[in-house]
Amino acid sequence: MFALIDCNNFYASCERVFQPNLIDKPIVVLSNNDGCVIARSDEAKSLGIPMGAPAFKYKKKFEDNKIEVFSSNFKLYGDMSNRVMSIIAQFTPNIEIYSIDEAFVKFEGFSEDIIDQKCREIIETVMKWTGIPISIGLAETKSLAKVANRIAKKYSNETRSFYSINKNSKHIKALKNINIKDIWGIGLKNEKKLLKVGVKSGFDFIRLPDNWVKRNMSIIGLKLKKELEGIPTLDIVEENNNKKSIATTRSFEAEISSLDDLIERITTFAVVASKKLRTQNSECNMISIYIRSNPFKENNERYHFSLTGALPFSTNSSIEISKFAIKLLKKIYHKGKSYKKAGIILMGLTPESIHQVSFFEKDTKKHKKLMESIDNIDNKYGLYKVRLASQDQKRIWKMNRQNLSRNYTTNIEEVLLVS
DNA sequence: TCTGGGGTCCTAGGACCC
DNA sequence: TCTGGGGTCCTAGGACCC
Repeated sequence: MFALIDCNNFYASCERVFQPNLIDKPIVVLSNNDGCVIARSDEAKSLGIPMGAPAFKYKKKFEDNKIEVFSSNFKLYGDMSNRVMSIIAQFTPNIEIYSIDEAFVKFEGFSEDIIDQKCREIIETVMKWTGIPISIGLAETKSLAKVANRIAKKYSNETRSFYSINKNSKHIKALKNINIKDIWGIGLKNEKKLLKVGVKSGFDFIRLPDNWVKRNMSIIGLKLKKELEGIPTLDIVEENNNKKSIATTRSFEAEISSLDDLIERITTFAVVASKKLRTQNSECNMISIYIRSNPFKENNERYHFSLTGALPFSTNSSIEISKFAIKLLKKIYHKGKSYKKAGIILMGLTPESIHQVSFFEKDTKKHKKLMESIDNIDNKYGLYKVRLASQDQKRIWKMNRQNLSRNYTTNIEEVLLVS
């Protein structure tokens, strides 16, 4: 059996742990830059605050309803996540951490009663040790466990936020009651495609012929169909800390149209991304960059220019990476247009330890030493004290975070005082 | 004035190879 | 008159997830 363990309203719950006076009160957590809503407590949901709501449009509603607003505090959420995951891992080693607030667990060789009991114990222990409420869905496949989790959440109360799809009748009922768009792996495009052929529920979906699904939704769609039928096609994915791509992307405070300004931003993004690369001891051999217009401006021409290029050799030097990124940028830059967001994505990541030497490679040993020194200075005196000349010397970027909570669990200066 | 950011996987088509 | 068949690798773009 597979279990999907999911923290309820995770970011909002993290804030609540340290401000228990907010229990039963509406809470929202905003994205970076206080842009839009990315987490809501149940109370905020029932006041009609949608996911992704732009904060500036809902300001009045927040005030009128006394909704507590938080800027995102990812340091806190990341630390709380680690705590929750390590508790779950004490119950079973067969765990896949799927996202910051979700984990799949596979139970093998246990009777159903034992599994049920373990799930309940996990819920209790996580609550007791961290204060985070979680829900568990249990079923024979990962996709069905996702469905079961939705049901658990929908009908949860203090003692019961657990649901098991363990009988054929429950299986059919669950699929009949779930909208096609709420199924894991069905996004906007697939929903439209499916509605066109009259598929509204999960049950309608599994009655489609396999070859139609394969043709229209690729192998991913077909695997999903099998999963929903109860035939496992997805297994627990072993933990791999090394990423396959590393991105640094940001919206600008105001639109930018000059090439020089874009060069400054892309250089800064490249420096930040290269540092992430060095932190995981990798190098990259491909770089992709993009610049795009503001999609929210009405009647605005929409454009998104991007370009990917292979580096002549693998590197994690901020200097090489930013130089190459600027080369790409110059090729996609269109004069006279304005841009609201840009990003750099490093790809083709390989371990630093097995560096493949290239015939055309320049001597990068100097860079290696230089980067080491820069990283050491950063560690000692704070981030980005030493910069490339093409970066803005005054700032990395501004982030608006008006309602940031404390780092209760990661900074000794900010722990709660109890009197 | 104001609308995150960071990932994964798959496919089609082009450019090669023998 | 008449021009095969089977591959690989790379890139751009699409779709999805949290």
